[in-house]
Amino acid sequence: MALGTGYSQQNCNLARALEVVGERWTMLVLRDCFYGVRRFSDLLAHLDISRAVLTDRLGALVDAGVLVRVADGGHPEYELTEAGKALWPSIYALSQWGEQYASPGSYPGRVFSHAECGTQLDRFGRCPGCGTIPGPEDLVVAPGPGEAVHPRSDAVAVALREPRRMLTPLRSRSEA
Amino acid sequence: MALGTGYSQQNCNLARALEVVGERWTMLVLRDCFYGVRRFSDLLAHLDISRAVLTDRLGALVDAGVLVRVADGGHPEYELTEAGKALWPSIYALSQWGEQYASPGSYPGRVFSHAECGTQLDRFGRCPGCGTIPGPEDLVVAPGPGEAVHPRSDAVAVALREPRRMLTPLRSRSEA
DNA sequence: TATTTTGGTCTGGTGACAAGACTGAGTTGC
DNA sequence: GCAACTCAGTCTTGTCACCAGACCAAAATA
Repeated sequence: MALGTGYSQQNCNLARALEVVGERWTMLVLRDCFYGVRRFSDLLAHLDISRAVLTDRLGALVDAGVLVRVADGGHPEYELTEAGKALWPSIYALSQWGEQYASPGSYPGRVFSHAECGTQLDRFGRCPGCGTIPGPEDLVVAPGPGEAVHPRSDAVAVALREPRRMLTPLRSRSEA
Repeated sequence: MALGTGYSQQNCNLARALEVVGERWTMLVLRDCFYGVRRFSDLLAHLDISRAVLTDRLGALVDAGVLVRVADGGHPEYELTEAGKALWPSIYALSQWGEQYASPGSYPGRVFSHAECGTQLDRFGRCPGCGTIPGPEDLVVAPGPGEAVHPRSDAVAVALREPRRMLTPLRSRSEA
């Protein structure tokens, strides 16, 4: 997507956003980052993505300033930057659309709640309790009624079987 | 994107949404539909997209129930369905992110206002006046302060040089 | 120190995309 | 009513991205 012949000549914010996050897999990588995934191998196992493509996407996201690669000595970790966290509304909106218009049973696979008050978000990402639109750091993801038909066994899928505060690392550097 | 080897096995709403709208150009086609573009040739001229790809995208969107192809006798037109209109929050969110984090001058290229009260939307799509989140049919698009540096001369670009109620056809069937 | 895990790179085959020629139906001018 | 033109595609060819899987070096573990 990111090539010169792309839609960059379009003087359009949407086109520029898509240059960064519009490629295949990119959004799913970012979604996992919001869930707390930070390691190459965890993304690889959870997404069933090719190594080369994952390498490429992570590199592009780092170049774009959406992720930072942290590697002081040990294995590198990828963390969302402010710009990355600002993508949450886009991911949430797409996810909600997918649930409403592109899902078979249309039972939510995951639900998001405002951590402070425990209220479940509406489809616009608003907390009906507070009336605010909480950022991803204030949310809890939990499995919904339409949970996985074919449960996966990778580390990420397992961790997501119970409610989790978003953006908390799946494994912390210390225990890794 | 829509192939069997895609990410459909992911029991994930985001993945399913991306199966429909995640391909290159798809989002930009839809954005133009929100602006009132309905004709193949207008999309072609405004997006600088290959004919074959545009044909493919429109077909896929029709198959997915996001657009309908209306062609009683005359040239066909493509209109957003309810499912299509429901994609507006996703497009708006991406567009806002692009403006804030992926744009050079970061002056908004276009601004969106609530038609009823004329108030400009915030970055979450809320009307600060009413406190509501208006649907696309209640919005007006207007050129913003960071307008095109290299103005385009195709019909769509010209029409968008002045404020327009969203979803109103660029050219009506009668005058076409 | 030996073994395994992790985070990549490299290669070959396949599918998607860009650019442009071509075509047949719909529309317009006369 | 006919010719010219527009419109909405299809088809072809070359290039590029993606996938699967082999391979490899550094880090972690036993």
